[in-house]
Amino acid sequence: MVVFAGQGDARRSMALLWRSGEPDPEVRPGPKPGLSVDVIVEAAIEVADAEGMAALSMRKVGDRLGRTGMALYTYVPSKGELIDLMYDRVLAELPTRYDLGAGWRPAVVSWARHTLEFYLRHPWVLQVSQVRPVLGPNEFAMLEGVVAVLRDTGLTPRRVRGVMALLFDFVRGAAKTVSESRLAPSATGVSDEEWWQARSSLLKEVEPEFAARFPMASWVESQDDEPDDGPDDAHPGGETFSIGLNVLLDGIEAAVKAG
Amino acid sequence: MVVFAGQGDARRSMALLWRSGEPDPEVRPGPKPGLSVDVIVEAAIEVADAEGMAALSMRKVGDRLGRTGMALYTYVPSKGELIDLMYDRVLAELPTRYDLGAGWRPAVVSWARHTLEFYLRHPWVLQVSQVRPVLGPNEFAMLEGVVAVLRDTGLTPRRVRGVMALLFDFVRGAAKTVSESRLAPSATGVSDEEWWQARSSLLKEVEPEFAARFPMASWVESQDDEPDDGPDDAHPGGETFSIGLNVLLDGIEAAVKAG
DNA sequence: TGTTATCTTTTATCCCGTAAAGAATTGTCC
DNA sequence: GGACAATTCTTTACGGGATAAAAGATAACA
Repeated sequence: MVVFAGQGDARRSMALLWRSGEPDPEVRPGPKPGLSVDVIVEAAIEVADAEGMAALSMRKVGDRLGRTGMALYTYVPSKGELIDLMYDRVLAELPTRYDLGAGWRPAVVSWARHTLEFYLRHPWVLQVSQVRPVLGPNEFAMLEGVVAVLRDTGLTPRRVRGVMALLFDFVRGAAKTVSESRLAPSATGVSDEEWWQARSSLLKEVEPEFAARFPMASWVESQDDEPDDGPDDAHPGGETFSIGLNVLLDGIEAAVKAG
Repeated sequence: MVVFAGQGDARRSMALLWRSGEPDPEVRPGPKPGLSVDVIVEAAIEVADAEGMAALSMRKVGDRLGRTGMALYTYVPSKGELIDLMYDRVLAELPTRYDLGAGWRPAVVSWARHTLEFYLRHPWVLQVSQVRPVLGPNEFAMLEGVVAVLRDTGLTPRRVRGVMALLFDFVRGAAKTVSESRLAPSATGVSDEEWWQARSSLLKEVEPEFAARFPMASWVESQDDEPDDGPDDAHPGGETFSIGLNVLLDGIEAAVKAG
């Protein structure tokens, strides 16, 4: 399910994100609020981190706070807005600047690693729609970091936008691959290898001529003779991620040189 | 919501995908089947194409076929398997080979365009989990095409895997951006420009110091002085897509040269 | 004519988001 | 003190989802 930004009252939504609600009058009638937007967002993030976006429900968040699900509606207009708030909150974990002392290349690598690990910490973020950015303060703050790095290449804003899209797509895609491959087997109680083994034996069963019918697929899954070039990095995403990242960096370099 | 492959009976699921069900005895007691897996999958694809994955429900597909939602369970074990079948079915639209006469570069471009347009025709495909590939015949057939092109570069299987992941992430990301930006406003009845205008005026309202607080974000959104280099392609994805694709191709070229 | 296997609907269970109404709490004003 | 109003939170209810279980309908066999 793709989750869109709250389409409710856009003004209220922005006010929540930017905390620009008029500071309430100190003294008011009625019971003291037992919750706050902050604790609700926090609890919701805990649920999503632990059980994934699909398992996030208003009732569950309410439970975690000793309330009913409906109680949340006093603080937050809808689930959509809550997700926007979760999203922006969690984005605060990302750096807003990167060291450019050694040039843009290592800075991009650092950005990519941080961002990948961020997505792996909060895989549900990958389910939040990216097109209509939530436009919260932390999203912009985080963008400051990447843009500063890419600006350093000397590329025009237009090209930087293109490269940014590419970088984000790459890191998000990689994160999705890793996080889903972590999640899926645990849901079934089957390890990743077991799953693949079972699956590939089923494949043989169902299509005995596999190698002949799909020669390319067979080739690409084969092991290279080429030895590992240096010790394999123990980073999440592994080899595929580094290969992709290097290709990307070389592509950017070409764009830079082409001026 | 990320949709996983049906974790039910994996064997039955594979049999459905590969149509390797034992051909039923011709004559059997009981009413003639009024439906078939094929018509169900077709109807489901129509629903998903028209209204998106979120709107896909068993009842709705049943309705479209003049049945209840429950009737589908005679043919398909669960919604998850149905989605797998939809996915593999629709993948048959993609080419399984590309012309390498002019070298791998234009072939990759052709692949990217075809694939982008494919995702735009069936945006719901982007919601189907990619990690645990559905492993249907058309998925493999489609892979034959890309791998053949990338093998032509002379890269090792390991590197081809890395480049493939990168290419798919890029095209999927671009498709997501385009398709969501098409979908979202129509859901609200607000055009894309209106939405952005409303949003950016709200931004000014909520953070008057925007440009000072986020100088990089402001810079990257600014117009280049640089004139368009040649006529803009009228392709979906537009400029951002071509820029990204060229960067990518240059990156691959660098990898090829580094041998 | 059963009997039996099959297709389909009905019914029911348990989830979801959230609207509406009411209960409980706590302040202000008289 | 009491009335009133504002606010928090719960209860109840609605429409929708996937799907299990049971019941109804249909068509071939003995």
